[in-house]
Amino acid sequence: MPQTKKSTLVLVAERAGVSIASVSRVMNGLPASEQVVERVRKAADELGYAPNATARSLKAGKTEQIALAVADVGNPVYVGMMHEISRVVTKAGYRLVLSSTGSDPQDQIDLLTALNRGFADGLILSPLRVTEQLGEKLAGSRLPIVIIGSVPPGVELDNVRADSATGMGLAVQHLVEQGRERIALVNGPLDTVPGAARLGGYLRALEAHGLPANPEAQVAAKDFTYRAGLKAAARLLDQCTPDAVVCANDLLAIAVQKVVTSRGLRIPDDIAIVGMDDTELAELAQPAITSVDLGSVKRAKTAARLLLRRLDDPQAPIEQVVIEPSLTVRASSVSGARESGL
Amino acid sequence: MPQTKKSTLVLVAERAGVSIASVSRVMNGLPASEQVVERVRKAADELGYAPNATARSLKAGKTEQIALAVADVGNPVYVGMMHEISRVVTKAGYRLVLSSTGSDPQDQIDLLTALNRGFADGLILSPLRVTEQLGEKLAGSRLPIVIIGSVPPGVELDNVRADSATGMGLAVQHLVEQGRERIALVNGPLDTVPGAARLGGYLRALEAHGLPANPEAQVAAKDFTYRAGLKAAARLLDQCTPDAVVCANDLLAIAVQKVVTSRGLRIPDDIAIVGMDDTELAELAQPAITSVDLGSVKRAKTAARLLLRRLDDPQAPIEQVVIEPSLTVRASSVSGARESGL
DNA sequence: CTGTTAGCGCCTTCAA
DNA sequence: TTGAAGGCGCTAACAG
Repeated sequence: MPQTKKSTLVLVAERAGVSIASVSRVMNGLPASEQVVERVRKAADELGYAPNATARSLKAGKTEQIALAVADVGNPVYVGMMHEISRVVTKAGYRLVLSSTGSDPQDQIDLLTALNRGFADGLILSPLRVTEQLGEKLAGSRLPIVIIGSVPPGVELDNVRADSATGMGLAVQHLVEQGRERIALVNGPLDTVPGAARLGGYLRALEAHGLPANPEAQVAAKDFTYRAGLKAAARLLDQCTPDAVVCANDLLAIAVQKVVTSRGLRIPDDIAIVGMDDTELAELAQPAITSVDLGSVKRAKTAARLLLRRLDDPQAPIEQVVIEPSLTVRASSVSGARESGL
Repeated sequence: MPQTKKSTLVLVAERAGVSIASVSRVMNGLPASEQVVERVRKAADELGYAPNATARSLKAGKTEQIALAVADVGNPVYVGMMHEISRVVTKAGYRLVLSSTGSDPQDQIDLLTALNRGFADGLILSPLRVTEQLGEKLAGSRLPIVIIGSVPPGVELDNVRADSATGMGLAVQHLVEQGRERIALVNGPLDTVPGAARLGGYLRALEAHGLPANPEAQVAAKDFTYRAGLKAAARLLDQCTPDAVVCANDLLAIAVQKVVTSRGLRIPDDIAIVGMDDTELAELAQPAITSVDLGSVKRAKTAARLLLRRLDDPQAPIEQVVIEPSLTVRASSVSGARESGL
């Protein structure tokens, strides 16, 4: 077994009786004579030598690390995105540093200052709320940043976002086609970017289909979690009697489903439900939930690629990508679908 | 707005008209005269100076990073653990590096070699399968490692593990108390540590309660995922007629629930279901699923603390912690519970 | 092909 | 209090 103490170029060089430069060359596969290669290999092996990553980073001016910060861990959609980003950047030889930011915007500011210390070569950021101060900090960053979601006005950064307003449109249209007329909305907080977008899309879609927008049919959960969804759903059902509910994400949809069922109403016969994000949760649910696929995995992959590209070529033109939504229909919104195997 | 170019100690020193040592001192809050502090502050501000993390690491001999590697991302239980670990290590001033390892043991070997390059100060590892080669590598690591799960025989490392055999016992006992007699098992792969432990616990528990161990009532899914669970559940119900099913985790439990329901059987009346891990999924399910809490969050927190402690004091005695399981009873296993609000 | 050397950016004795 | 200088471990340019 290799030595368990730490070892450096110098130690290996001494043991092999060559210069440190030779060791470096051998370790990096640069040309060297048979003899030297042999002896260095042996010495390195015996010492269990592994080149120090930090020293290399300092020399090279890059860390081979990419930072990822999402506001809402715990939401399954982010887990999937994280997974995908991890896959892509790892394949490109980068490590992924998870920077936990809560919903507090200050966390993100701190993160950006830390980033400027160069602990990573770039950042993928998915902010829930966008403040002016955040915008400034983003603009002033020296390192490449890719935003998942909307960029603050005036900030020129690569970004990928979902078109959740159009997604809402798909959901509403589908429900209208199913003959629903009193379509309610269970949204997340309105002061978040996604929350605002979903509300806008919902109102626009109702209007497009000539349906009235009943304020009592619109509730906003305190956040995008299951628990908050339970309360919001209860409130909704207390104040109106919809025949369909669209939800800002799948967690909220499951919460609505639970409350609806517990009140003795049937899904989809009495109330149809549509979620958003099309996570595994929608499929697991009983009955399975129709959901708007906002292309989370695709967004994640695109974001990772945009960042890799910019790291490769800092001068590349800014790209702003919008991923189109699509609808995955399941049993929760189609009468008779359960029997037909959906 | 601060300059957007990169800046170093030297640049700040020049601009402030002092030596780099003085700048360093001011940045680190060491004693300096009013004047110097003032001028350095100003210069640093104007340049948007932030001390380079890599250089600091090289000098200090530590990265302030902790690596985390779990085999089975996508399983909600790991998401929760990751979240908790992130919380604890962040509070202690460390960044979390996510090292994706698939189920391939070679990935973990590679990870350990990378770790010896010192990209992080320590590692938290949760392996699904434990090979001999992994054991050797673990033993030969120069950096502190905490294992979540069982350590290979002969390897002396800090570790935290769940007692899933006892957990199985709780599940079986609960079902027996509910009057169930034909208790089936939907397990994960038997060549994984958790899979083997769960099977052992199951068999032991049956015996303890004087129940026969019917081989046809035991199936092993190909992995611990929902999809694999669907197949396993179908197989199980094809070959026997249990009145209860214990599952190796909540994903499998939900799969079983789905298949059971789709075959027109009622939960819990015809078949009771118990899951494991007690994730949010168990609560979301319809009906909610009774689940064995294996203390995942507690394990995560403990693992993080053990690693922090060892980083703080490398000489500390090895600690091996076992977290006791407990049972969270929900509607899926108690007849009449749905009406009483469980 | 090989060795010597100059940094990468920072912290930290050691003198002044 | 302040500055000069060495070195953390490595790579790359330059001699030999």
